[in-house]
Amino acid sequence: MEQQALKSLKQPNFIQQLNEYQKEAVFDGSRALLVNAHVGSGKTTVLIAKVLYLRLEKSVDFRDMIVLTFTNKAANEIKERIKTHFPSFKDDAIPYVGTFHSVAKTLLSTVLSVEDLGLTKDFTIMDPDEMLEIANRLIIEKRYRIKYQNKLLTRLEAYKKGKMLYSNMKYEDDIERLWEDIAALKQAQNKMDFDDLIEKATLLLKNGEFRPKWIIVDEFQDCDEAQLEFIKAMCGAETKLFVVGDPNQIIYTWRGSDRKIFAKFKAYFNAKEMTLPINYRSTETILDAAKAFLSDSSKLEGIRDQGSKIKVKSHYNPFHEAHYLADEIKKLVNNGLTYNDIAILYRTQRQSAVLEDVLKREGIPVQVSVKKSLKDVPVLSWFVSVLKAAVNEKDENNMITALMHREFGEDLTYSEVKRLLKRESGASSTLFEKISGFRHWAKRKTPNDIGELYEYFALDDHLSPTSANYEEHRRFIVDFLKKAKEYIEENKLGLYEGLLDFINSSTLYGLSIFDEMNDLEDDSVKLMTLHASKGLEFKKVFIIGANDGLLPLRTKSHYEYEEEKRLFFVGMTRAKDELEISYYANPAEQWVTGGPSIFLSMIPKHLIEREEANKAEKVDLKDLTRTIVERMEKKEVQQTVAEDPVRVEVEHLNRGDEQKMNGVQLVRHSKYGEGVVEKEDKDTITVKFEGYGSKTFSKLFVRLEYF
DNA sequence: GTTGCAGCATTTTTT
DNA sequence: ATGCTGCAAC
Repeated sequence: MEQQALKSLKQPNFIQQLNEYQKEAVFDGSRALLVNAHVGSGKTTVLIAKVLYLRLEKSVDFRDMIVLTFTNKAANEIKERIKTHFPSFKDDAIPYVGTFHSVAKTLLSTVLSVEDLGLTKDFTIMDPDEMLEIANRLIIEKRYRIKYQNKLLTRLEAYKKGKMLYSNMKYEDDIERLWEDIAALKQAQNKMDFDDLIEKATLLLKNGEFRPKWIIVDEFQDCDEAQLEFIKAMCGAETKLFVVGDPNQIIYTWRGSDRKIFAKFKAYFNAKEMTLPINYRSTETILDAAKAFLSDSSKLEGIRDQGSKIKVKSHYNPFHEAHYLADEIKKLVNNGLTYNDIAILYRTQRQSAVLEDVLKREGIPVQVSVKKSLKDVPVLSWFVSVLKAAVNEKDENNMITALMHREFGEDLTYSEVKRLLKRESGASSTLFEKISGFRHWAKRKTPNDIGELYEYFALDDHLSPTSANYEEHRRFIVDFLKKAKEYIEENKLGLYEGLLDFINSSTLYGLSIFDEMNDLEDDSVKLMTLHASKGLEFKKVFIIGANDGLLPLRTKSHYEYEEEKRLFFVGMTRAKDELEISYYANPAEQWVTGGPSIFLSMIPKHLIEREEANKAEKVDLKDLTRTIVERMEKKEVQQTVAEDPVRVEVEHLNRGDEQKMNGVQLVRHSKYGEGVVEKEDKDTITVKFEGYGSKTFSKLFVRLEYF
């Protein structure tokens, strides 16, 4: 007993704070361990503890440890935690901690012989946008006939995976030839796409020498076949594996993650399986409700108090809901929560627009998580093309893009650039010369000279100092170069190698680099899709739009429906203290059913508290409208009139003001025809139609022609 | 070339 | 419901 106490005293901090299950996982030395980490059971904590334990207690060198994640965010979190224990570390000390793709990239550009594949170590990475650009150029050049061209990228991806999209097509198109051309072009231009990184690394690893002592994988449930092969290829006889994941949170099968990955892993490596059962995050009520969505919930245990009941609410439509949420958030913040404690989760991206608009106008700071990349800033998109072409002499595609660019490039035609590339006499371009000569120039420079790039490319000529956005554009480029410099220093590289590596990383990290360049609101309500919420937690969570056809989305198969359930499970379990779920009585989309989703009926009744507004379900539309209008009018007192979105909308609609002065306003409705306005207020308009009687519409959604 | 019809989706997205 | 697309018929 005493000895044990003594022993635990000697344990470092990161071990002491673990529970018994977690410790067992960390201390386990099996050849392969599969940790079945239930939701909120401290998965990342255990993974980081394992890494630190191996390094500090078992003296495993970081060069012998591969730590794989799926997102940059997770990778950075782990890197940061390691660095707090080793403050002198730069990124080059932990080269194999990263996403599957970035680790594969690192291996390919260092220890693996890409030369065997006919590429060189300074290959560049091609993102899907570039692939699409190349595909479109090929289609024009080779006069390919491609059906469903606006689904081209999806089709190419499907084709690559051997699954033919639209396989019911009567006549085949040129998709196969197009794909072969793209592959040839990648080879010729010394490029790899995201999938190539994993596949080619796998191929070379199999025959190579590189065998780490440990492979550690986070979020293993998101693993696809190719990534499992990558892991297998790295394994030597001495290699040990530690993977953590939760099969209840598989929400990416549509993107290729494999439902059977746990079983495959167990079978192949003869792995030992362990469970982390204790959820620290959510109240008992929330957990009990969430359990209704699991096929096997027997091992999931909570340790928290009962907590408050789950609120279920009905709203007339998303607009009214947004106003309700604004009120509710204000109340929550008055009662001591911060904006950061609150998240609103939804099924589809498009649901964010109304919320963002209304909440912002109500003065609530929000952060909408939408995928933004460098491509969304035209000047950076162009500049990245310039740099890509500059660091990769074979990169004709980005050379074309850079030179042809209307605003920032030289506005050349395709054939003009082609002539330049063939070095035909008569063709000349300053930017072409600068890009072509970059390698030579950069070899003589150091990372400190990175600012000189601006002068080297004569960027002022391209950004035109007289243009209105000159300052903004310049700022973007200067910031981008600053980021590049930081990256190069962090990785202790020379200017050319560093820039190449930075460009490749920014292709893989696009988003996070962009995020860092934008000042994000510190304290804000988070708006995101259910998918994006995975791994996060909030004190109060609103899940909105729980209507059949939206949540769950209309599914085609049993598997898809099961995934919708898991997605809902993920959403519910983001909540620590309070969960509120709402649905629409009048959803805008035709294929969405009004009224509560089947998911709401799956939650045990005693865990639910239905709000008053729910009564409106059975009340007729006019009554419902009236209650909403009353509520809105009450609120109007607090609002600044000029900023009221409804007011703006009304002003926009009231083009027939003059007639209204005379007391009669005629309108035309697409379905009911001509009618007379009987009553009109802030939100609604009542019109009497010939043959249909009076109809009341929400002004936001009805289209009326005034005359 | 134009037109009409049948069949289909309508969504999630890291790297 | 609506819009897109391929495809056949004209």
